[in-house]
Amino acid sequence: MERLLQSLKITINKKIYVKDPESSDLGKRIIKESILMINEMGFESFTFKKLGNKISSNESSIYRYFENKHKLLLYLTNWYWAWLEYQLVFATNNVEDPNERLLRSIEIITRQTKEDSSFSHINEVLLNKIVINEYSKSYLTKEVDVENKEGYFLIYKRLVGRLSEMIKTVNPTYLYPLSLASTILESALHQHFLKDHFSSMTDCNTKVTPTQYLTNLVFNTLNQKFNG
Amino acid sequence: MERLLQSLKITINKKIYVKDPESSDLGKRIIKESILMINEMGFESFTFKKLGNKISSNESSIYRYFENKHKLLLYLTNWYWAWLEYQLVFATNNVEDPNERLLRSIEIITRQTKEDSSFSHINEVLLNKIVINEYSKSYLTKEVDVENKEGYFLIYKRLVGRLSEMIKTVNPTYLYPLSLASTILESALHQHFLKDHFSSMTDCNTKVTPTQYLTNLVFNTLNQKFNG
DNA sequence: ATATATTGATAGCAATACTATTATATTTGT
DNA sequence: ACAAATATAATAGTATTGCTATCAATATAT
Repeated sequence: MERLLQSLKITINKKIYVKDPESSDLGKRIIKESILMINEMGFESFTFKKLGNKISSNESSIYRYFENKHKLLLYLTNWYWAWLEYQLVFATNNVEDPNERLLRSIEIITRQTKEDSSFSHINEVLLNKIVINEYSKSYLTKEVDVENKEGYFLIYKRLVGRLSEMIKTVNPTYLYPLSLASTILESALHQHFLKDHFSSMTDCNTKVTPTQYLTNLVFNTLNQKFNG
Repeated sequence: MERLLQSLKITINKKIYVKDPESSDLGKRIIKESILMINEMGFESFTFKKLGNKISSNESSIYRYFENKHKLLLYLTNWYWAWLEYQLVFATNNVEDPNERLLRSIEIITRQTKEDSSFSHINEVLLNKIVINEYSKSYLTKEVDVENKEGYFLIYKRLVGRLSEMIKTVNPTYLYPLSLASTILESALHQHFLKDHFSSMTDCNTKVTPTQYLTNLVFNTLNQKFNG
């Protein structure tokens, strides 16, 4: 799995960047350090000037890679969803049983990333945290429809599509496969956030995981015979 | 219902504002016009300077009511959740059957606000849209833990609490009442957003409502015999 | 060795997010 | 009715943000 990801290059929509950050050392430093900084100070406080100082480069050089920090966030989150999609595809490959396929997919989508593959400059553990804390901000904007047309959310939509297909296979009569799929992805992030900041609004904690909650939710909804 | 709300003053945590906007004409204009402006231009583009121009007042005068636009957003969203809580409490009052109580609550939480009560300076239809588009931004910040301690999210948490109690009454053995309650609230907003901007990720549209989807989800999860 | 591309340094500009000061209304208490 | 208190408006100013433009320095490719 790790080896496969190592040789696979995750490809991001070219319109998101001005210059491919994978194409140079500076580009990779931008990605690597921006993940650390956004994670540490939050997206609002993060600026290209601060990033420039951190990587001993210049603000203007960063602008040669990304138009603005919003595009950088889109790049990072797209990378994350692509990375997750690979894991989902590999983990469900050759698994015939529809229930088992869906179960494994939910597991992958809802678990907290705990290990950095450390093959690339990208720290997946921190990136997962960034997605939990910042992903909504990438689409809750006035520009969402334009950016959607540009294809900036394609990977995420493909993930929802895959998941909804699995849901349909498990229960072809279920009326809301797309909504349920988008709810799984959204709730996974949300429950992790609640666990960390609003413990009174969730049953998830150190012992109960979002995976358990959502697995139970999905299979009870799709199949009344399930007792997971 | 409307008459009741008219005479009831929705009370917001005093720490959120510097001076109570309900206490003056200028304050009410700030609230009224900020709702129109945030709805029109989005929270990111909205500034106190622009608001000052719109209401023919001065930037510095607005700062006497709110420390910054983040606090103003907290004020507006708190008002919305308090308003929704009232509706939920009244609509479920004297309803004995637990299933019926939960059903009515889900209806109120998940429906799109369609009528402005026009009793106050607050346009609830637009405020509902603001909550859909901007609410997450009020807590997805680095300051969330401090602000939570200050009680800025109390009303929302109380709503989740009420809902989870109803869930428990319907099915006392269900393991995730808090998570399910928070999912209902979060997903209601999310599905409305998807309906408007990402139709490929939801089954909700002009004919199918988030209410139907979530009612089905909740009752299937809680009670295998339900066929709503 | 020279052309080309990349990066760094500096400057500058308009907008944002405030704070401070002072002037002018408006309210209210007597 | 008038003074005192309070609220609002106008103006100015500051640090930071979010860029763009220019030019010099440094790699790299041929």
